[in-house]
This record gives sequence, structure tokens and C-alpha cells, in this order.
Amino acid sequence: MALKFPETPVQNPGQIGDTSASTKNKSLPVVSIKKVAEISGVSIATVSRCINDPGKVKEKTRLKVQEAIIKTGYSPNTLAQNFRRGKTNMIMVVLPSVGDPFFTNVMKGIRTVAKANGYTIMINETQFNTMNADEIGAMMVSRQADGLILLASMSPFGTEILSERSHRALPIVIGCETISNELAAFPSVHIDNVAAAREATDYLISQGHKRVAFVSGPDTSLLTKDREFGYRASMKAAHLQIENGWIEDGGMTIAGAVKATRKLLNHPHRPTAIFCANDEMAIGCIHEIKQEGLRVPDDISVMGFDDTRYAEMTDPPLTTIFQPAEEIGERTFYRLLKAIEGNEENEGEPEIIPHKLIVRKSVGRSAV
Amino acid sequence: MALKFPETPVQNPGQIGDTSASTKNKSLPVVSIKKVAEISGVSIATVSRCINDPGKVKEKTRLKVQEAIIKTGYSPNTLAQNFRRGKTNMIMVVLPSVGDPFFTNVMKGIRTVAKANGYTIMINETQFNTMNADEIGAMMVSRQADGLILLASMSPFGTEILSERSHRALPIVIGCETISNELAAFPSVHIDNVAAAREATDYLISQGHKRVAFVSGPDTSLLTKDREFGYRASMKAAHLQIENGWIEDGGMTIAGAVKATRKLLNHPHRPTAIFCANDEMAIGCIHEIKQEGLRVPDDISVMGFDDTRYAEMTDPPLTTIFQPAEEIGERTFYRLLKAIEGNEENEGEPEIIPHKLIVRKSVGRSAV
DNA sequence: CTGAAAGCGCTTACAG
DNA sequence: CTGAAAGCGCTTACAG
Repeated sequence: MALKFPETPVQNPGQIGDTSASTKNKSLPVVSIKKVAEISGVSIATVSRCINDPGKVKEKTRLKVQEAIIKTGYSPNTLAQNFRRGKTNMIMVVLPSVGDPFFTNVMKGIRTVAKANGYTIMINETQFNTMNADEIGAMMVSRQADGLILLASMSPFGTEILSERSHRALPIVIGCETISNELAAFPSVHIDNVAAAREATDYLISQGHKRVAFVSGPDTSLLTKDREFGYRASMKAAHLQIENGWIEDGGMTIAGAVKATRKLLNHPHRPTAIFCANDEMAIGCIHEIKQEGLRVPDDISVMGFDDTRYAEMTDPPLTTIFQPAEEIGERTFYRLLKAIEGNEENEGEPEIIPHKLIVRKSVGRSAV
Repeated sequence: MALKFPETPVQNPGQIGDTSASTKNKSLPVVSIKKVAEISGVSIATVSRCINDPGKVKEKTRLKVQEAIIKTGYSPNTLAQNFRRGKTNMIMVVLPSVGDPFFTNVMKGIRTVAKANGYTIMINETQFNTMNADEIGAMMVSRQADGLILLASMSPFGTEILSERSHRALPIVIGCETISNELAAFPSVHIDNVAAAREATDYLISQGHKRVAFVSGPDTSLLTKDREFGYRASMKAAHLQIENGWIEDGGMTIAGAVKATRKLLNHPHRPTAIFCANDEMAIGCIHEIKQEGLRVPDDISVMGFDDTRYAEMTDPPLTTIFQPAEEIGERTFYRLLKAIEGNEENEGEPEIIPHKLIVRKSVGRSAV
């Protein structure tokens, strides 16, 4: 079995420490700690102390060094610091897409706690691609961050590798996403997607709906599967049948939901209510229903999931499940912090955050 | 981040490396190049060559090393590599907020070109705070990325520092945002916001509107100022007066726009058309207009800006200005690449990407 | 094709 | 309070 070596070797990396300014690239030579030491007439150790532990340095020395730092415009080479310390004080958040409104508040929560603990956040988007184990593994071993928060869906395939590796590389916490058995060893923070979806469907049924359809995400999304599972459980408990074609994949996007909705509207047994696995799809769903000349909720009711800021903006305003995104973010970071510090106590235990049904105007009583 | 991750899972990880595992933190000692060299009976230089320039190594040696790499689960310490090479192959993108739909396609464009050139993207959000020169400066000197793409608004205050710094640290390209004089030395890629806003306003006027209001972003946003400028220019050219209170700050958010719209609706000379500086605010604006029992566009017309994926979803669908977000992203990265390579030729020259007026249904003929 | 060695810029015990 | 020195893990001329 062949090892994966980098496809492109580094070309002409240039001479490090070369002080001759190139003609093309105008950047001046970067000042190192050595230069500062030289100018201020102390050792590099002392310069380092002035920056990292000023209390240990005599006032007079410190001022001398400070002056040299200002004069030279010196700033420590973070690359060298990180390398030397074996720590970056940076954590990486992996999410599906930067433009997904759901993550606004998750990030807010993460950032709040991160900032308070001296960590910088870097975001990496998968751009809707399901992360595979290799990609996550690569991040884990890259050491470019002290920990990893995974908010993106993972391909269930090959994830066993991770649990094995997890003990030799970066701490990981999984947020929002439901996790597979293979990843059960990782800490996770999320709502109970099954229960929430069940509650949503129960509500639709309580409004007299008997023909309830479900717009799901892609098969690879465990989270979606959980929501689908909750929907199925609710229907079953109410002795309602799910007809063939009532579950359509909307790909978690507006465009996908529009297509899925079109199919549902053309279904021989047209549903009276459509439960979308996220608000984004509910937006597309409502749009398509109206496009077909039908009314929401008079003709068809629509239920969303997430309660993003757009949920209140749809016409009619969307009835949906609220996920406490900010809180999930906060807790996710908190647990990562514990894992980084080696103090994570409930490692394998998922932390369940309560959700809430938000009743607005997109669900009405069934006409049939 | 270099994606170097052996495809093969580690065998018997417990037996590898020394066994001084701490009790609390379960992570095993990480394997270094030295260990691999030892096991395969070659020098670390050769191990390094196997990874970075396999062509230079004898087949037989390579296989031996490969075996040791697989056996140990070795993966190069990226921190050390980056430090040693003085290069990260990573570029950092700074944007205002994760969850802003506008950036979906900008990022898509950036990522496409970045990937093709072997760069990894890291995203940093300012979380709606205007970046100040110091923050940008800190990123620039941190060397944690090879270049910086700024998509967030910058406080105009203190930016002179940057132009000074720019010649001693990271290459920067500014995308989407209009730039101030102080930053004029940086390459930038954006649409002509003044012209686009003028065109939008001209269109409203062409539909018979004489009382046109403008919902702006915060004062710190140059981009918004440009759009406001275009609006003013159009009104002036049509000899239409802008009444006091017709320009309201909506903070670029839905909530802000709702408030701004409320004020506009209560204005003694109520506008017949409202031009919002972005789609996000237009969504809030339409919502508030309907909330007040008025119709769009029958009673009041609404114009957006950006043409995000939600523009088509509003009811009525939003008439707006299309920004070729993906193209902006591509061009922005391309210019950054040139700057990193020291080949940027039109450094100070902004690159203007064409915009387009998209007519949907939120603007009608003025009733008055 | 391979190894010994220098060195990237920093931090930190250690000794004074 | 300060300096000399070791060393983090890697890459790469240089010499063979």
C-alpha cells in the first residue's frame, strides 16, 4: 500500500534569514529577537523574558529592551513560538459553510468562551463536502491548532481510524452534529435531534395533520437521519402511515428544498404538512408552495428546524424548533478546553442541550 | 495545512514510542522524524527527502522508510515545517461574520483558486466588530499565514500604520470592501459601489419614485458610504430632494433594518421606495413594511443589494444589485497569490468587477 | 544516493 | 536579575 507523499515538493523556499531585499518583493527584512538583543545590549533570553515574563526583568533593562523593540518594529515570530512551545493557543472550527446562518450564534458562543480563555479561533469550511476521516485525521496530526471543533457532517465511512488516532493527536469535540458509534469516544454537545423532530411532528399531528411529509438532508448526514427517525417515530406512534415519496432529500439547501417540495406537491397523496429538516430548506419549501399558487398554512403547513434569524422573516413566520446555538457553542468550546487541559471527565458522554418548539404562523390546522 | 496523513491505520499504537503515557491525558507520545530514521536505519535527512522529494531517494531506501512511517504512524510536525520553511501555504480570510450568506460564494471563489494552487484557507471572523489597524497589524506580523484577504470593514482610523507595515510583513488584498485613501496602497477587488447604488436609485426613480429613502450600514463602513454616495448622486441628478430622516442606519442587520424601516414608515413624508444597502436589511425592511399592514411593492417599493440566495425567496422576490461574489473571490485570491510571489503588478490599483441590476418584484411604479 | 551538520527563532531550565 | 546553552523538529546546502 502506497504512502501518500505530497504531490508538489516545495519550490525555491528561499534563503531564510537572507537580509538582502529582493528587487521584486518590497518587504523589508524581518527583525528577529537577535537584532533586538544586539541593539539593547542584552541577551536574547532577556528579550524573551521582557516579552513573556516582564516581572522577572529589571525595570531599567526592560525599558532599554522596549525601546529597541519599538525602534526595530520587532514582533515575535509566531511560527517559531508555536513550534517551540508546542502550542498555538488556537483552536480550529470546522463547519460546512461560512454562509450558513445557523452558525452565526454557534460561533458567537464559541468565541465568547474562547476569548475569555485566551484562545484564537480559526474556521475551516468543508464547503458542503462531507468530511472524511482522512481530512479530519490530517487536521488532527497537523498540530496547527490545539484542538478541533467539528460542526460539519462527517462521512461515517472510515471514522474508526479517528477514535484510534484521537489518543495521539489533537483533542476534538463534536458540536451540533449527532455522532456515529465510531465517534462515540469523542465528547459531543448537541440537542436531542430525535426528540426534537418527534416533538415537531407531534405538533403537526396535534393540528390535525395526517399526511405529513419530511424534507431531509443528504443520506450522509447523521443529524438528518436522527430528525427523520424522530419524524418516523411520531408518525408511527400516531398510527399514521408514511407514504412512498413523502420523504424527499432537500440537500439542506434552498434549491434542493424547492425541488423536493415540487415533488411533494405533485404527489398523488399530497401531504398537508411538510416538515423540513432545517430552516434553510423551509424557506425554499414555503417559496415553492406559494409559487404553485398554494397558501401557507391554509393549504399546506410548513415546519422548520433551527430557528435562525430568517425564521421570523418568512411569510408567514416559520414555526420551527429552536436550537440554543450560542449555548451549544459555549459548551462545545468549554469541553474542548477541558480536553486540551487533559481534564475532560465525561469524554464519551454526549451533552444534550434542550431545544424548544417555537410556534409562529406557518402551521395551521389541517383542512382535511 | 499540508494534508499528510498515512492512509493506513496505525498498528498496535501502544507499542510504539516510549511508554511514559500520563495517567490523565491519554495521548501517546508523538513520533518525530528521528524515531522514523532510527527504525528504518537511515538519517533524518533521508526521511525528510522521502517525504518532500522522493525522487531523490533510492527505491529500496524509500520503501524501508515508508514502512517505518506506517509502522510508527509518523506524520510531520506542521508547526516545525512551517517554522523551518518560513511558509505556511495557508492564507487567512478575515470576514465580518460567519453566517452571512453573502460570503458563501466569495469563499467559494477564493477556495477554488486557492485549492488549485495548493493553499489552505483559514477564516477569521471579526464578529461585526470593525477591525482596527492594530488587529490587522497583529495578523500581518504573526506570520501564521502567507497572506491575508480582508473582507471585513476596517475602521478608517489609524490605518496609515498599515501601509507602513505592509512592507515588512504579510501581503494583503482587500476584497468586496471599498478602501480608504490610507489603504490605497493595497490591491483590492470589488464592484463599483457608487455606480451600482446610483444605478439602483436611478431604477427606482425611473419607476416614478420621487420619495426614495436609504437604509445604510454603520458609519464605519466605507462600502456603505459609497452606496449612500451613489444614492445621493442619483437623487441629485434627478433634482429630487432627500428629506431629513430619509437616510437611516440599519447596521447591516435584519434587526437594525426593522427599526430603521419603522422610523421611515413614520416619517411625515413617508418614502414610496426604500433602498437598502444590502439584502439582509431588505429582508427586515420588507418584513416590517408588511408588519405595518402595507404592501410591497404596491404601497412601498424595496430595493436590495448583493443578490444573495435569499433575494429570490422574499415575498415578493427582491429587486437588487447582483455582486459577482464568486468572481470577486477568485480574483481576490489570484491577486494575493501574485503578491505572495512578489509578482503583483498593479498593486495600488483596485480591480473593478461588473455588477448587475436584477429586476424582480419588490419594486413597482410609484402610486404618487 | 546519502549523511553530518548548520540553522530557522524562540523558550527555558540551569548556573551564576 | 541575567547569560550561555540546549533543544524544539524539521530542511537543505554541502561533501562525499
